[in-house]
Amino acid sequence: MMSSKHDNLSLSLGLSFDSHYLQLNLRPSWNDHASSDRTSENRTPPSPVDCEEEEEEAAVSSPNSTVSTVSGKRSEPETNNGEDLDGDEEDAETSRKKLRLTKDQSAVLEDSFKEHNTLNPKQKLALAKQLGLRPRQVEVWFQNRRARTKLKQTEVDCEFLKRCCENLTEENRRLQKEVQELRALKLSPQFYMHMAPPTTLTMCPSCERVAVPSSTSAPLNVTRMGPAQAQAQAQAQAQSKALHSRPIHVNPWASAIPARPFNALHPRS
DNA sequence: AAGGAGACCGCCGTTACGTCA
DNA sequence: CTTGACGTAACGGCGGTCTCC
Repeated sequence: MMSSKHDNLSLSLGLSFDSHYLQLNLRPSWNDHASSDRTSENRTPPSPVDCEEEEEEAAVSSPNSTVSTVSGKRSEPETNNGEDLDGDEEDAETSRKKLRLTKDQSAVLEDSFKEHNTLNPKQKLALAKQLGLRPRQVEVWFQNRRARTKLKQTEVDCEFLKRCCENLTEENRRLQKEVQELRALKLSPQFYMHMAPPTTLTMCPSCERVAVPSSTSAPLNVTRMGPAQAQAQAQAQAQSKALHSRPIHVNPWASAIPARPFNALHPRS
């Protein structure tokens, strides 16, 4: 089926991070493309095509018809729209003459593209007839338009990935710092002596940080420890609480990166 | 049912042309 | 007037899909 190809187009590089990504589609910014109305003011609209009839008939007969030449790819001399070439007959014979679409033609094509970025043969023919172009020209325009969209999307994706990379780098820096803090905490004798055994550590379900069970161990320990020890414990708890209350950075890669066991105390072991 | 042939279509990379600074 | 940059229409090639035989 062809629909799979269409999907690939619109979601090229679509890594499905989250909903934000999907909002980066380009449609709005595309219409103000500079060249679209750059030079077309003085252009005369092209005349209807002389040789159009054959192609239309062949194509209309059946999309699957073996006689169809609608895709008439290549090697048809571009002799239509010759009126705006102002009498370059000899050139028109040999070289391919490139048509510049008028402002109106571009607008209609653009509108049509907004509705669907591919055309079935019927739509193609209708559009061609409406614009006074050959179906092949409409087809080529849509191909090029899809290519431009994809290119633009790739640029946006690139920018997005760049920002992701920057965010991850920053996150990594932050986590490294956190590791250092935890290491320092671990090496502190008071903290080490009164730290709960690892088996009692609980994982915060929301942020997946290791939580110090304050409600259970703190009251007991406070009664047994001296003032200095209690102060160290309180400090440790405050630090842990500070870590917990730290704003969580939403990581757009979270869904894309497979969860791996992470030992904060031995990140490089 | 399997598979080869032909038609069709979309994408990619490129070329050639039109326009502007 | 010339020239280089840029945008884009048009092309050739290729691969995928579908239909027919």
